[in-house]
Parts: sequence; C-alpha cells; structure tokens
Amino acid sequence: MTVRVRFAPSPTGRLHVGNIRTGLINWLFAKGQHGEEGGVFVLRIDDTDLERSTKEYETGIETDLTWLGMTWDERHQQSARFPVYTQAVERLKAAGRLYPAYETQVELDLRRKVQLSQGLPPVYDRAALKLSEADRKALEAEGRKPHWRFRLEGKRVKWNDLARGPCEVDTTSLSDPVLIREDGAFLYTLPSVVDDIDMAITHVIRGEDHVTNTGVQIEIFEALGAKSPEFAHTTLLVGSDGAGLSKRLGSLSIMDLREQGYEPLAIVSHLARIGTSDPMEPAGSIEELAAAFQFGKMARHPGRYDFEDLARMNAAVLHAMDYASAQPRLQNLGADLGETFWLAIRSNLSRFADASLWARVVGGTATPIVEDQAFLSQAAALLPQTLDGETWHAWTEAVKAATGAKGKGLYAPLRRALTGEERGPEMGPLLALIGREKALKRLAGEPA
RNA sequence: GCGCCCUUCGUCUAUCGGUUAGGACCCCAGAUUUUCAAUCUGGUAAGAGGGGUUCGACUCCCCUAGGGCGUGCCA
Repeated sequence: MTVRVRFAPSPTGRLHVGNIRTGLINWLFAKGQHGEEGGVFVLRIDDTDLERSTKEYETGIETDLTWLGMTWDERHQQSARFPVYTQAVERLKAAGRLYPAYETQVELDLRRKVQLSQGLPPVYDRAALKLSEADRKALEAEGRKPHWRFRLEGKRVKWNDLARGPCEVDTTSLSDPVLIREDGAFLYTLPSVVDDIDMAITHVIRGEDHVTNTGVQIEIFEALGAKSPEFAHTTLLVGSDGAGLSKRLGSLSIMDLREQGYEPLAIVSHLARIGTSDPMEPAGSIEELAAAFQFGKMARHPGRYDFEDLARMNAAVLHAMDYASAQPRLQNLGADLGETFWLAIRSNLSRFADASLWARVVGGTATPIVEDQAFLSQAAALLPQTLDGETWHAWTEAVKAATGAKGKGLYAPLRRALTGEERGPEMGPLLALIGREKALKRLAGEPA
C-alpha cells in the first residue's frame, strides 16, 4: 500500500522551524519509502479559521516549502470542504455522538477553576447531556446558541506509535471535545479526521503535543466507521536555553532564515538531524536525508535547536557546493568570476552572499591595509611577471629570503595589503585571480 | 493539581544485564616542511541523586529532583 502522509499548516502566519520540522519529517518518511515513487506527500491548507487565514500566508507556505525542496504531490484546501464536514457532523449526530452544549466560555472557565481548586481534574461535567428538549428550547429562547461536543466513549484508547511505541490515552479523564463552535465554525479536530479519511492518509506524523488529541481522534475515526491511520508523535524542539520553542518562535520563521542567508539544505539537514543519532553534518540532498530517515533514530526527549549548529551546517553546505549550483546565484550577486574563483573562495564562506565580498576583492576595488610600506615595497619588487596558482609559494619564499619575515609576520601583511581583509581564502589562487596590476598597486598602498 | 513522555561527554546521541561506555559537533594539540580560515590526524570529556532486583545495572523496578507536553468554543 502506498504511504500517504499530510502536512496541514494554517495560513495564519509564516512557517517556522517548529512546524516545518513536522512537515519535513512527514516528507522524509514518505519519500524514504521503498518502491518506485515513494510515498505521497499531501499539502493540506488548514484554513478553516477564515478570519485569521490569508492568501499571503498561504503563498508564503508554498514559497517556503518549494524553497526547501519539500515538493508536494497533492494539495487540498479545507475551506473548500465545509460541505464534507457538515455531512460528517450529521452522521455523528445521527449516531448520538454529538450533542449541543450551551455554557459560555466564562462559565466553563469558572467551572474549571473551581474543579482545579478542589483538586479535581478540569474535565467537562457533561451537564448539557442532561438537558431536556424543553431546557434547550428555553436556553435558545434566551438567545443562546449551542456549541457541539463529541461524546467520548470513555475508554482506554490504544495504538502502537511509530515513534513512541505502545501508547494509551484514557479518554475518561478528558473533556468531550468541542467540534463545532457557537458561531458554527469547525474546530481543527473534526476536519482533520474527516480529511485524513477522505484523503486516505496512512500515517499521521506530528508533534508529541498531539498525543492526547490522538486518543480523541481515534474515537472519532471509529465513530465515523473508518479505520485509524498509523500514528507517530515526534518530540518537540526546545531552544538552546532548554525552554520550549514550538509555540513562541516567530523569530525563527523560514523566511527569516532565508533572509539571513541560510541555505535550504543546511536548514533541512539541521532539522532532520536534531535529536537523532546521525552526525550533525549536511546531507548531499534532501532525498539523501529521506533515504536515511528512520523513526528509530530519533530520541524520545526534546531536541535542542542550536543556531551555532545551523551556522556550521550552512558553512559546510557552502564548502561542498559545486560551481554548477553556485553559478546562477553568483550571477544574481554580480559575483560570477568563474569556476576557479568559486573553488578558491567557497571554503571560506559562511553565507553565500559573502561571495560578493571576494568578487570585489578579486574583480573590483579593494583598499589595502598597510602597516609597513617598506616591507610591501620590497615584496612588490619581487613579484613575478606572470601570476598563476603556483606563484604565491615561490613569491613568499623570495620575500622571506629578502626580508627575513616568516610565518604570520610574512603572510598577514601581504594578505592585508592584497585583499584589504584580515582573513580570507587561501592566497595562492586568490593572488592569481587578483592579477599583477592590481596586486602591485595594492602593495604600493593604493586602492585598486 | 492531575496525566503522558523524558534525563549518558559542554552539545546532539549509540548502547536495548557483562563494552577500555562508541560516534558527531565544540574545544585542545599536531600536520599542511612558515598566515586567519578551510582540510587532515590525534586528544580531553559522560550514565541527575537515592534505594532496590541480580553473580553482575547506563540498561529492569521504586522514590526524589529536573525537563518537555497535555489538561481550550487554539492548532
């Protein structure tokens, strides 16, 4: 059977590292399946909240996924499926599993507080279940509108979780979930189940914050006469301070990371490897990550999201990037000075955009840093007529012999004069790229 | 409060009753017959605390401490 997974973000904000990790794990699991084409990755736009959902965010989600290489095979829109949800509602009502309740949020809050203060679990007491037809009429005559709750069977719901092993949720200790709000809006729970059934989702993979939901949702799957999919609940991410990160990470949106110059492959490799036994090094491609994906490799405790790891990943991705991949982007930066140039600078980059600095040093104007002009003049006099990749070694030997300078005292002043920078890529290839004319001027202390 | 999950080098982790407790990152050192970086090689470094069970426990059980999550007319 073909594996079918889904990723269902709400277009109420940009994708951030927390929810993209869930999406990525789904993608990796699906695409890592054996068989001709791997599993199917379904993108489901969860825009049932019409107030907060926007087209801009929807586009943003697609942009981010595409950029990361997480292509989708199917795309669905929940806002287009309200009739389907209504049908399911009718079936649940007919089965006696959905009942109207009339408490206001204020009343419910108060009741919860009272329960808590008495040391009781804050579970809905099902008062509405005891309402007679006349009671309901009376309440509606007062102008109250019902919200609808799903009547839990109150049993131990069990499943074998792909990530956590055997799981059990005791639904007797849970409140009957509200499926339809007073204003008629569907809450996440029902559309999610109905869609999983209709879209033939075989594996629901999500964060462990959904474990309790799964207990409830399995009951809904059953109430709708459907077989539950497999479930996998992965651990959440915490920040490097160890505090939970999933719900307060506006600053870690994929868009921000992109703007800060992080490579998609670095982001995806990092996210796929946090909390796993795989080494923290970049994969060659997202497909490679998929091939290596296994739930068994993931730890059961929260993984730390560490920016320093991401930065190192990013540098490593750049260091290994071939010219064919880099070339179009170098052109965009106006920094395409050929393959030799790219190979010379890539191992020194931490962000791709840094390439433009070296393009300027090589092809544009640099202002030399001069401390000892006499030394530089001596060196300039020794510079060969023609420069190539071997020149640097021979030249520095000659300068050393002539001046007695060595080590850092020899190389650092030359680097600073020739590039105007304290640090950078290997000077051998760089010198040849800079060329004799510019090199001489810079050694003379003139910007060139 | 209650429920579920978790706790091994600084960090991410392997181990599924007997191991010199392994790997990766960071860090340190050496090499690249003299530079920062990159690269290569080597090295330092760990089982939260307390009780059990067992010939033997990181591994199984209990308690404590700590962390994550849940307990919504959010998703």
